[in-house]
Amino acid sequence: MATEKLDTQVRREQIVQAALSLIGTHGLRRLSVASLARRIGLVPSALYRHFKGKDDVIEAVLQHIRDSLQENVRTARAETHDSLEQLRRLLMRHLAMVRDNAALPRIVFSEDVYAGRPARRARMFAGIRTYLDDVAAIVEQGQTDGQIRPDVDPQTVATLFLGLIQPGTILWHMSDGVFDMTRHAERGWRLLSDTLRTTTAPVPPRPRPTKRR
Amino acid sequence: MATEKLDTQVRREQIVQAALSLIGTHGLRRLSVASLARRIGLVPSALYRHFKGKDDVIEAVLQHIRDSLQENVRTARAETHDSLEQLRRLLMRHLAMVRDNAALPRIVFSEDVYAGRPARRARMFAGIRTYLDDVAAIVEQGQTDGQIRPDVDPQTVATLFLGLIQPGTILWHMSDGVFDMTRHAERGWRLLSDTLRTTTAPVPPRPRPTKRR
DNA sequence: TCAGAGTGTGAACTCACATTCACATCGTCG
DNA sequence: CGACGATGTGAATGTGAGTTCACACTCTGA
Repeated sequence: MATEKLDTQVRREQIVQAALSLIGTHGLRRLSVASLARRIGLVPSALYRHFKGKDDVIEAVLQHIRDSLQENVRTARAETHDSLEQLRRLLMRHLAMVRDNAALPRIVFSEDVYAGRPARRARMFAGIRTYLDDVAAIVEQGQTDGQIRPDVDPQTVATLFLGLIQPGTILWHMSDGVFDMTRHAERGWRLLSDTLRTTTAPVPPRPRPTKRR
Repeated sequence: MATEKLDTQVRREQIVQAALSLIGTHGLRRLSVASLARRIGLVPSALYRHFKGKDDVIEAVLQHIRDSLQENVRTARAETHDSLEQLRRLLMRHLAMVRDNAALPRIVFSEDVYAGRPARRARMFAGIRTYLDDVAAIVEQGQTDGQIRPDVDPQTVATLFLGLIQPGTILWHMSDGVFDMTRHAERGWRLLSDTLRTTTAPVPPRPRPTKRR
């Protein structure tokens, strides 16, 4: 079988993508070296030309995820200077990312990935901390600008921000896509942003969320 | 090895508890029939006297979790008639449950548990929906009583309620217990309950959260 | 007392997988 | 052209784990 020979860099990317896709559809447990290799038209042993082993693949996947998170923050911050708008866009980006790749939360919160690998867990935790710190920084900026109430703890808001996303994505997963996580996030965001916004200051007459089901 | 013979009902409970404990410490992947049996002083094959197989054990564990969730709601609702107080107590109960048994979120959100078992996933999803519906019912009650703003969607609040819990527990896990999920939940709850409370009506002068880190 | 049901044991079986290794192919550089 | 490094192949190996089965022990009820 004369499979085309490709550069290791290309193969590594292919493999990471394949891993994400496979985990998204079948879960981590059924991610095998064989299925991975088959997906990109190789034989299992060929995979070892590009990765030390299955573990190494997972490591690369985790790195890819951390990079994506950072990338999202960068993009959202670049798009606008309005703090609340930055948060809203980050929220939507995050949702889109999860929607496009169902594997992400499954991997990050899998526990199997970290079992017996404290360093790996610590690295991922650090990645999430960084993400939360970035969100908190946006909140602080908003407080400096007078757009966000000064009496809320930015770190708390950052974790709540994650709370807008997580339950939604999980329900989305568990319902096989029936639960509308975007709608939930939008409603939650309206509530949260109304709470955060300074009632006195520079913002236009705030639109109150109306109840609709 | 003359191991004491115990009734199957007793053994089943022992096994479910052992599974929860083992998953809590080592993750799902390393939950083996062997480790399970060893934990309760049996030989692997003995387990098959009480369960059809490993899968059957997991099924029982999931049922146990669903029962616990319902139990929490019942207790919280019985303790007080104040809606917001019911929610706060439910929140604290939920946190305590997770703290006492780190396995719970790992199982519920594991994905491996559900891979290739849509019925099982659907059952768990239904359990969570019920929980959310219960929370929403408390919110509606609060709206009827005039304690909670009428313009918020109870279902949205219910999902946000979950959002108070989940990111915290995950950070708690990933940080090896360093992250203080209770403190986060308390702060988040202050923010959320302030938002929900009717500003006009029957509630005493509301305490505003102060910023401290 | 005896039979049978319930529970526990140890060995064997099977299977899925990750991993290794000797060999093949191909491109490139001296 | 010839050697070498990089990539791909197929077979073989080893291991962990779930499950099955024949047998042993114990208690209970007829």
